[in-house]
Amino acid sequence: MAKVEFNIPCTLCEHLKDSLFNGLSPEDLNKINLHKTCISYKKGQNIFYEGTRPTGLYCMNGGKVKVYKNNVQGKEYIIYIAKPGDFLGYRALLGEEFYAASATVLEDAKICFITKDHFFEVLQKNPAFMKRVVKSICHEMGIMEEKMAELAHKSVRERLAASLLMLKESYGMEGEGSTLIDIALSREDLANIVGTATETVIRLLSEFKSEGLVSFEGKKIRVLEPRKLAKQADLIIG
Amino acid sequence: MAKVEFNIPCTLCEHLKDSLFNGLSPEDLNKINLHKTCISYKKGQNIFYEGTRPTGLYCMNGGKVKVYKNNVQGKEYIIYIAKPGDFLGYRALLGEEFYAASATVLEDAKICFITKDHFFEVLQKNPAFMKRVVKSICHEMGIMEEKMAELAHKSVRERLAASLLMLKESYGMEGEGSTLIDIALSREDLANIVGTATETVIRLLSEFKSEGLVSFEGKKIRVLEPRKLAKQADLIIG
DNA sequence: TTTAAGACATGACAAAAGTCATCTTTTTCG
DNA sequence: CGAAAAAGATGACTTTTGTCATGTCTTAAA
Repeated sequence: MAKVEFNIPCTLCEHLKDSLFNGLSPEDLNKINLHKTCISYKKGQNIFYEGTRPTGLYCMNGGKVKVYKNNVQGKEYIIYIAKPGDFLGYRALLGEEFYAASATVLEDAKICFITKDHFFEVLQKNPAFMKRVVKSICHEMGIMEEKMAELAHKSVRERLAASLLMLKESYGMEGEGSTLIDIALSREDLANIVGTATETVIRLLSEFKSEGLVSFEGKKIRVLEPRKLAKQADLIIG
Repeated sequence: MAKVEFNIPCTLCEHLKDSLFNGLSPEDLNKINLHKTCISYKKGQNIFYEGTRPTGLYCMNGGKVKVYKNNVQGKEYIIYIAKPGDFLGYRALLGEEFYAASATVLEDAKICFITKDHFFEVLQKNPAFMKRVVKSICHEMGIMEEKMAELAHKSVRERLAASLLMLKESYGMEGEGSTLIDIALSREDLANIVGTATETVIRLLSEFKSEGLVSFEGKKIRVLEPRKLAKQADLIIG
């Protein structure tokens, strides 16, 4: 489980186009490049823990990472699954607080790290970059508001359907109408995304399967009937 | 239900100290002051609706406003209760999106409005102000992450206890150890904060009352035993 | 390849919470 | 003031969901 370093110049990063760094001047990009450390992580490795102090920003270059909170009883809720191009840990960094969540690798990942000082330097010199960051954060907040309202008043069945559709949208495999959810999620992880017990997810998933809404391909789930699933999620009335 | 205008210079506003505007130069404060419109709202009046486009920033000068989302079935979830000094609608404004929630007056309110352009002008000229806004937004996000995790895995009883403690902290009456929750909340509103049915809140509240954890004073609730309530909320182990 | 650990699956049961109906109390407004 | 509406309260019942036990299947490591 040793961390392995790698190095790809930011200007050549294939995920730059999906990142908030996109639009930065070559000079700023080079400044970040010069001060970044890039590390390969294996599945199961931890990136940061809730309650610790952030020292910089993580930028995903490959793989998948879950960001989650554990409650007193040890129950986990997955807030977000980070994919290449995503920033990680920027909320605590910009809020100047301790991490409110932990991050662990779901699929072998490559992650770059920029220290707080260098990131803030670039941030403060680029009002346009700052504006993009703020806009992105506010967009995230809107998604969180939506999720809270769902958790408050929707059934587990509805939430599972909604989660599957969200996963399809955000992590759908290229091509094939991107119907395959390209994350090897365990039933337990899926339960911790939906906010329910593992057994409940298992039961509902097999219901969805026998109703022809989804199919299982190895460890992955394919959404066969997005519209019917949307009805199950009560997103559309039909 | 007519809207009544009032006017108080920002520099003399008694809530400036609680506001993100605190720390702004007198010139910038005056710029905002010159371009603001201040209106009195009655209980039940709407400030903005989900799905509409924000045109500026609201700043609370008096009263209480609930910010909430309605789902397809008409069920409401209250995201936040704004009090004097708070900004309202800044998330959609900075995210350049439509409002994701609605806002309605809970207790007769006085609210000032600054157009988007004037707010952005002040924001962009003041990196320190921008930094405070970003910090505040990130802090809010941390609270939302906490609430999502609670909604996902805590019982209604635990969430009600946690909500009462939160309300005591945020809206506690001055003096008296600030044990009185100074909002005239209906049982229905409280249910929509906790994310449950009105009847369930009524039942649990009378349980808390008979257990001596809370008492009712008119339309308001007094927290008698915060530590015992914290145990009910599973915040402390005992 | 074998074995152990972890993931997945299913049944039985209990507990939590929602819904509906009804009634009382309080508030609002003509 | 007095009627109507809204809010609060309570009981009965149903549904949903969580928990525990147990068994099978898959995967990874020795």
